[in-house]
Amino acid sequence: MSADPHPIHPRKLEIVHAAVTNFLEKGYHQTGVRDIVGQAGISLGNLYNHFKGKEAILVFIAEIEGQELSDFIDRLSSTDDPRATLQWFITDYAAYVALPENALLGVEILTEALRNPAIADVFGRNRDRLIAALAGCLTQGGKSGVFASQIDPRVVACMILDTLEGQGLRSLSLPAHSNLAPDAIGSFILNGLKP
Amino acid sequence: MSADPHPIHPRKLEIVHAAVTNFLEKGYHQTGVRDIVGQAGISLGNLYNHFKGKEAILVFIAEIEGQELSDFIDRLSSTDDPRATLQWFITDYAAYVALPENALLGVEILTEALRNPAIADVFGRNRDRLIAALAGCLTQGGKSGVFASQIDPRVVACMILDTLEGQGLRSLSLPAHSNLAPDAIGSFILNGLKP
Amino acid sequence: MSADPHPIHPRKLEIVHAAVTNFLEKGYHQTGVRDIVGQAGISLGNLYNHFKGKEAILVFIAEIEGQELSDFIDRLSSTDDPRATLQWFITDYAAYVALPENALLGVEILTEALRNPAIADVFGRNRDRLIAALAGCLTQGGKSGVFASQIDPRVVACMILDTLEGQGLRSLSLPAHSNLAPDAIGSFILNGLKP
Amino acid sequence: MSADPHPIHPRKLEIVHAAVTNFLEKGYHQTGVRDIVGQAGISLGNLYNHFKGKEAILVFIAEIEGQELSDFIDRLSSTDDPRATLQWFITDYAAYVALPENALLGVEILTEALRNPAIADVFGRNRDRLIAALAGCLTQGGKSGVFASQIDPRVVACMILDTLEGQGLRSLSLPAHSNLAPDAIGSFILNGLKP
DNA sequence: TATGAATGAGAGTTCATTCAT
DNA sequence: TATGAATGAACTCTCATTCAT
Repeated sequence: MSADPHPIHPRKLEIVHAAVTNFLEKGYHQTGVRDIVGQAGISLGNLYNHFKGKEAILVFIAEIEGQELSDFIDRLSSTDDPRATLQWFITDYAAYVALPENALLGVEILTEALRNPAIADVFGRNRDRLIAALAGCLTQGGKSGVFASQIDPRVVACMILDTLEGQGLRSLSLPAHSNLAPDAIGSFILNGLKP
Repeated sequence: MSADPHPIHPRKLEIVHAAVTNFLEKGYHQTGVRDIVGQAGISLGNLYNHFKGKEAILVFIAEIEGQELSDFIDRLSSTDDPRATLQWFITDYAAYVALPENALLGVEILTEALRNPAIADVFGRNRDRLIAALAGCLTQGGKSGVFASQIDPRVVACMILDTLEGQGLRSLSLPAHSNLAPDAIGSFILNGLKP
Repeated sequence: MSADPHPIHPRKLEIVHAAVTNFLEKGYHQTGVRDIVGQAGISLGNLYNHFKGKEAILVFIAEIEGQELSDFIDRLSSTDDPRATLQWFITDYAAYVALPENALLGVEILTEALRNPAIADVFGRNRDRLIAALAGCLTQGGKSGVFASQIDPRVVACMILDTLEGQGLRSLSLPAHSNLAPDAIGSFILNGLKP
Repeated sequence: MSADPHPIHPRKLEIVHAAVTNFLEKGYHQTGVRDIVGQAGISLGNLYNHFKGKEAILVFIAEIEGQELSDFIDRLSSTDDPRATLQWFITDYAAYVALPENALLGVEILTEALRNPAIADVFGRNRDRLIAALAGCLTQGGKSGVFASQIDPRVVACMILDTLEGQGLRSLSLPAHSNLAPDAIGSFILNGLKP
């Protein structure tokens, strides 16, 4: 563990924070760089001392999101009780993606990734890591007979993530319904995985 | 069945078609009205004879999407075999939302609905109708003992839609995985619904 | 002679006039599009209805300059008295390139042509036409024994143009000297061409 | 000959070299100070420890160009064979101004001099010195009967310089033609100067 | 001497919309 | 219905320069 040779300038984080606030409120394309620097309390030109451009800010945010996933990935990867780990993951990841800020930012990044290769790169890498970790947990559970093992674990992992993330997305437009049954999803999925 | 008192001007459909093409390729905000009229082969000003503005085109498209849902809704509503109907719905609706054009347009409309009340209105109405129809099918199946009935049917309906639509969305970035197991989703969901 | 199928919008000429005025006063790169539209009395956006961009205006101006050369080229091409024609050309072309507006615009276009292919294209074409016409006149004079004919006429044509245009350029910085001897150049060149 | 009391900081020359490289490639106005410091390998702020600003660099370059002219001026001024000296000057100065780096830098300085008094100052002084020296040589040749003497020597000097420099300029856009007849210019001019 | 963050005016261009024809 | 010129605010980004360290 050596000292970071490239410490992040505090101003850079202020810019990111201001950008996130604006992206959440107005969306990426509806946010102007002037909105960001105005909120960050810096001059327009100074933004370009810290980021190559507006797009680079979103890439940076996507990378930060990727780091937040690492907590989930780490725990999925090192388990000796796949069923309990999956239950925990469903509960906590559902809560994570249902946080409006995460859901909103996520969909901004996802839609931008659809046409912007720079964003797609980061976004795709993050997703692949999470899918692989979750599939690993399912495989482990399949081998030990806890889960049904006839289906490709990666496909199941995708479905689980789709369900959780889809629910997070939906919570943006129908906030009332989402918290009705926070654990319904878990029991539903675990039921579907019964051997 | 009477004749439509407000026949749609063919030019209007040409505009919509041009708009859809552009929205799919570049996204709603990245598409300019000049792109649309250019592709439609009409003049800039003439667009405003058919639509109040750019937003109105997206609203119109969202309404068309809603009509396409009616086929699904109708069949979900009038069934005497909930299990077979659900199986059909999962297969066909999964295929529908996995068509790139539907998935892409859907996410464009969804993200716009997040901040644009006019779009949110149409989008929310469409979704509510589908959820209600699917929940009705589940309720019917619950009463006749085909499905587990302990969970709120609306919540289950949401989860099913989330899973299917989430998979459609994912197919945009990972097209390879999506068609690996088209029926895996169905068996997974039906398994989860076992009483 | 058919009617022009693409009549030039009067506004386009107003823009060009405003642009020329500004380019003369401040130079091409020192002139902003806002300067141009301000002087032309039109809105900023409207400029882009008539020109693709700032560069296109300079290309258009270069093309107009090319048309003005046609008068010289025509007369050089159709002569039966090469000596008198050359004398006329020297006098009149020297006067033409010594007009500050022509000299200034010319150097703006020339320097821009050095690095801008779009400008270089038009500029190079114009120059080639003039060189060819002048060389043709010299060739004709060489055949009839009026001029020395041992040197490549194109090289001589270049030298003559260099001298005249160089003098025009110089008149910009040293206006006092240029009109001292307007005919000195002519006699100098004709002397040099003696067989 | 005493030691220079103000030795030039080596960093200053590095900056000038980087600036020249950029001015040649992109032109003065198209070159940013960031381009210069980047190429020079120094920091942005440090440039201002050596030069008052961007303009001061161009002034400095113009002054260096002036020093290079001194070789020509010295030899023109101290001759006892005006014809041979003129012949040498035409050959060598033509070669000097035809070097792309000299021609390009020269036109950059000239065009900037048209509107920038600080540059015009240095540029005009240099030119005046060269004109005076060349005119002196012509006067001397006129008195001794080697050259025609009826024309103002300064005007002839200007014409000669125009021709040579104009040819240098032209060589930038038509490099093929220029080296066809390197001595044609000399014989042409000397022919024109015959008494 | 050296650094690079900070400034804010200004760059060229695009935007959705209006309106006279 | 159809046209495209006209509008001006908004867009992202670059500019030469200053200044605290």
